[in-house]
Amino acid sequence: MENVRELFQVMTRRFGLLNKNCCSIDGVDISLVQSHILYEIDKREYPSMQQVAEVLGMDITTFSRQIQNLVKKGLVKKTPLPEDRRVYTLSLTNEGKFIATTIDREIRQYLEEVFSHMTEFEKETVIRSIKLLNECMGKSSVCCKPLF
Amino acid sequence: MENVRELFQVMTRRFGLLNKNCCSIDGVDISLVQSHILYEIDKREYPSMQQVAEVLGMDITTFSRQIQNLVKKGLVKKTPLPEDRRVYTLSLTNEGKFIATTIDREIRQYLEEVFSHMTEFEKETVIRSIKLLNECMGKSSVCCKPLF
DNA sequence: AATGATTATTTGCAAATCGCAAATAATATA
DNA sequence: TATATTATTTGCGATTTGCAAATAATCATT
Repeated sequence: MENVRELFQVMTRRFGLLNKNCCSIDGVDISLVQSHILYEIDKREYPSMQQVAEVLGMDITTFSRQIQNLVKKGLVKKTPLPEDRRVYTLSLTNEGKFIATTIDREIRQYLEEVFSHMTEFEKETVIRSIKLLNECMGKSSVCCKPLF
Repeated sequence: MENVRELFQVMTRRFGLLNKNCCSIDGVDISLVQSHILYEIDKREYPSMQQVAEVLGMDITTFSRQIQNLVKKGLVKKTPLPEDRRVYTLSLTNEGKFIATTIDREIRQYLEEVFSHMTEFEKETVIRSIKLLNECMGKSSVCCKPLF
């Protein structure tokens, strides 16, 4: 049987490097964590600080400061929630959306290229496998549950 | 069709969190990068600094300092290579091996638990899928090749 | 063998990141 | 109204990062 952990380690490290390399867009440089933050904000509808920080497994204080940086860069907007003014709601500015979209396109292109080395059947099998894996990871009681 | 990038993002983030949570063993705390370094040294036969740094996509100077920390902690040994004394050869001490092994066991246990939510057939399909994916990522010309 | 070019690793340094503890500000509860 | 709880921010010190430059060993050329 395969060394499963090794397979995971290589795969996730490769994907991590890809993300890292995709962080320089049009003269705007953002860090890897900032890229993840933009991604999560883009994906959700006006999430709160806590929500995003938790999904990313980041300490809320570190997250708070990263958001401050992204606001300074003009990529993220913070809006107080009217019905509970303790919470701030996050959204992307147009520039932030542009950056997030560009990163997304690059990563998808890479994945397409990777899949181009497979048959259509293999590709579908792989994608279904990852989906199943995510579902089962979500069911696991051991670790890292919040994420989705 | 599924949002493939999203699937990858969730999966790799979960696995990343798992690694992060596995870094405290028996009173010895190591950081996530340090855990990756131990893993790679353990996997190889007396690799050089450069080799490991490159595989991990780390700046060599950052890597050098991390190795110094691990040596101070008594987890890693640096030996100059007799035939070329510029290069240092890395290996784990007994304590380092113990830490690496313990981390490995924990991660494997988690993965086993995840797979326990699948049929044997699904499990094998998923593992074969990840293997295929790694092979195709290795073939890709776009990004992140060195890794393996 | 002497010189300069190349290679592996380390240090100086300044910036970025991190996370705990404490502060602030708003809401919920009694 | 007083108190507890919750979301976010700030103080602070420790750690991590990566570029440029230093060091140290080997290689290439003469």
